[in-house]
Amino acid sequence: MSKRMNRISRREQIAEEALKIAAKGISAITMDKVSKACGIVPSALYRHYKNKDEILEGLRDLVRNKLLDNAKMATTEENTPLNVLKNLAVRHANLLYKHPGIPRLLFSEAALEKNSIRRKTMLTVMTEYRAAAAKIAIEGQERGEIRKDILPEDVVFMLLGTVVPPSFLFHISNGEFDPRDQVKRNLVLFEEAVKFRNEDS
Amino acid sequence: MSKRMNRISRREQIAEEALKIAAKGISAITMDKVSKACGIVPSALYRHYKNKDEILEGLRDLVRNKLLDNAKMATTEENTPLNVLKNLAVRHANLLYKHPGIPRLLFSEAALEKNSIRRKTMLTVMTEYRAAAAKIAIEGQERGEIRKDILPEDVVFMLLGTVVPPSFLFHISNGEFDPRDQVKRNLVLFEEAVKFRNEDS
DNA sequence: AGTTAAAGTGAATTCACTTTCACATATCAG
DNA sequence: CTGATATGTGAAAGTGAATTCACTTTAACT
Repeated sequence: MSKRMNRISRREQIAEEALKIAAKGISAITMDKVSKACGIVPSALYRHYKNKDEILEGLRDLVRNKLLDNAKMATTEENTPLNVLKNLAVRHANLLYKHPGIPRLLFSEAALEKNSIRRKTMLTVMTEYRAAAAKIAIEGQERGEIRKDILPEDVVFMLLGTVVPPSFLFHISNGEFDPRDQVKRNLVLFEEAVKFRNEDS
Repeated sequence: MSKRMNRISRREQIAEEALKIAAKGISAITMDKVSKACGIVPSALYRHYKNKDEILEGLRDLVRNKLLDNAKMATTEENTPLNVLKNLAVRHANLLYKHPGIPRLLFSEAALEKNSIRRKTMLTVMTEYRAAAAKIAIEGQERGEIRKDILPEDVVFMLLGTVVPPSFLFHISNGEFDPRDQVKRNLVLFEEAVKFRNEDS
């Protein structure tokens, strides 16, 4: 173990370890636990972040990047808008499955309440995400793949509706309920509901 | 102010105040704040609950009762299964809107992680809730009101899908986004998706 | 009026964290 | 090699919150 970690920067490592710990609740993220996970001593964290608040900000940035990376992967991987949307949902579910800390962070008081700056940033992330998905929905409508008599935002909400409740159950069941199958089944209904049919205007 | 509160018991009052405070995050629930909200001193809380953990249990019971009351109201208020389900969703959204502390509690580490007993109770509440809704869905299928080619559980997940994402956005927007209209619009799509049509088997 | 139990008070204690600081060591540049 | 900079260490101080306890007040009942 070299003291200069360069595979990924220690700064990044700290955020990653914090995300892992977040699976057990945001309040489980203590300087002690994070430092131990990184193999250093608590006070050493202050060489990389000004204070705990900034670590939580790093965590939030990490999550945002994971969400955005996900969206990019989905768009490059599929060719039709409807498939992109479905792929996005599946990826989203997998992400939440892999990182149970994410919903904890989203709902966490610690990350949201203290100052409104951070709360707004979080909201911005979600808003951007929804806007990006809406854009894909619009494209689907233009291509005649998706019904034109629904608002694109409603399509997005319905898409989220396929992912969020199973993921939610996954969380409160503490991993016993596997959300991924349910999401796939929900997506069948989603596709059926938003796909363009001749009867529609 | 009489010292013997008898409108509702002090015990109940404590849980209610805790629920209000939970809107600002579960970790905002401190003995100090709860006691002040009740007009008493922190140590006085120990006359009614053994410790803070038990207050959180009281909070959980309060939420469970509110959820179950809700379900009962929905069933008595409507006559057809599909309408019961839609009513349930609307009520659910209103409940989450009125008590922002509820989702906080559901996702909270404090209430979930410490001992598995409480976590399991929470899960039980949700499971019962889903089972009750599934029963209604089955009845709808038997009456020919709801498609028979979908699993009742999938109908329930879709119903939850109409409620949860808008409520989620309501939370992270800290009240700026009003979820109730969106839920109603989602329910239109929900009805369309699960309603029995002649084409179905 | 007096006894009793329930409910409330304020101070003291404890505990788990966060944060600071003086000192040590590793890595890199010239 | 040498100094400079980044990183790590351990102890100590500071902080907020839960909990305990001895004491007081209130309400209820006889």
